[in-house]
Amino acid sequence: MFSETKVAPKQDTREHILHTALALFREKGFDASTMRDIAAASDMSLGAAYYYFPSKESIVLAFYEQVQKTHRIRVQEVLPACKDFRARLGVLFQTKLDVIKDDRNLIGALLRYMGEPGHPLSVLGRQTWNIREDARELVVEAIADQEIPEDLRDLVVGCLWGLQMTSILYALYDYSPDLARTRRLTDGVLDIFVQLLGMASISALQPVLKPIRARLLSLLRDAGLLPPAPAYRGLQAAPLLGSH
Amino acid sequence: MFSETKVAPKQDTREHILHTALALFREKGFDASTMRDIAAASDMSLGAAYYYFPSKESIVLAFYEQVQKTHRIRVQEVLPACKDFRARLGVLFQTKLDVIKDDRNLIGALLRYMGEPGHPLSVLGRQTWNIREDARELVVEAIADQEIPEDLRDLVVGCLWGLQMTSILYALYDYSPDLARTRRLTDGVLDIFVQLLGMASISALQPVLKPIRARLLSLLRDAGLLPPAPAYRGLQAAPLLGSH
DNA sequence: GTCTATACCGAGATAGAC
DNA sequence: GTCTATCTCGGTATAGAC
Repeated sequence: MFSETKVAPKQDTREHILHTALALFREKGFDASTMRDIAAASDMSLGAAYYYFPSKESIVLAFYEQVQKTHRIRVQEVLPACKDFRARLGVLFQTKLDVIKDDRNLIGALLRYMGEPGHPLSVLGRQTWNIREDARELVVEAIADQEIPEDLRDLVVGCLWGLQMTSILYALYDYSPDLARTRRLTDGVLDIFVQLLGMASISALQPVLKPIRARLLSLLRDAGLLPPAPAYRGLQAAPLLGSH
Repeated sequence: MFSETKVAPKQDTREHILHTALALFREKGFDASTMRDIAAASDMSLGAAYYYFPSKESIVLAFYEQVQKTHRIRVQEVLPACKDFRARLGVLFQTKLDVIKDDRNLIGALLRYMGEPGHPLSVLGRQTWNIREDARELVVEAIADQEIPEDLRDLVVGCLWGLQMTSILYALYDYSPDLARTRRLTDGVLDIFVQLLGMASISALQPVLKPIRARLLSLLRDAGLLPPAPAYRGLQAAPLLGSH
């Protein structure tokens, strides 16, 4: 670590501020750390900090991007050696918990604008679409090898994405050491999920299940919660959770 | 309405401020309405407003309580005349949307502290347990008459509660007139939910389904997401989403 | 383009007088 | 219970150094 070096290369200044700010947030909490604190700890003036980050929340957005990037890297390190479907899902979910476990107060701050669609920092808004999409894509990669009825794929991906969000939310309220409680819940839910997915593929049940799946699929697609059907891709407009 | 009466009885001062504040929030939005605005519109000083509400967010909490109370009253007006299970669920969900539809920016503000377990205004925290519990109880009442396998009841209640939260969250991002899009999605999801619930009760499937239900149930109970099993009620400690 | 220094504003929140 | 005065802090603005 050479964060304190006085000749920090200029293009790394942003990284430097981000790094310092995250350390500060971890140490004192998000609200307790002021922009002046952050600037001071970065050995810079307030104006300089604002030169790189237009607001305190935008630092959290940078953190969000970093979390997603880290998650992707870690998952891609481990997944290739892991062939079992259930195990791959486990990697996906548990690694995410590893990545966020020491910065849960920041995740909390990140959720602050979730209820405000127009806000640039809404985790469900247009401006964060890339990050969500990357997370979704990671799910796609994790289940790519698995045999899944084609009409179930998008549904499974969406479902897993939702479960992962829920797992993170649960983790925020979990004070057990190393998130043991969240990990237990996550493992159990994944076990059941895999089992149900297996049942959904039993051919004797198809006559009953297929129409239900079709209805659910078109319902969620119309709602903008799943990508449009392949035939329509690129045509359909205005998903609810906006793509760029 | 006599909000503007100059001799407002003192015990109603709080109500008066609340009423004025909600009108302001609706008119100008939550962030754009300052405590100074609220105080002025209530014909009081800033300090007086803070005497009744320790923070701006606490006004939103009062709003939250009011929403729940209103929802309960409206639902209880309509439910007795409504016998069909699916229709009862429809009333429960659609009425909620009616109640919140004009105050979605306030619901958004309410979600601000959802990611901060310790915060008194967290919608999932200890301090708001009463409101959540009332909402849960309303679900219990709505499905009380329906024949449901006993070991499925808590699961169904929890599931519906979660669906309702999701429906509200979806509504925040829905700009279609009168929340048409949210209502369509909600109706579709409820249709499928009822159908699946019917399937889960088919006796031929019980040998397979029963153990899965049992596992899911104990998993969610251990996680504190469902109330403890009847035998243990009053014993078990520390649910994740704290009861008072 | 990168950064310092500094003054200033708005708004949430508090203290203490009455 | 109510008011006025005041504090803090996020954010903006500006002027200028290099």
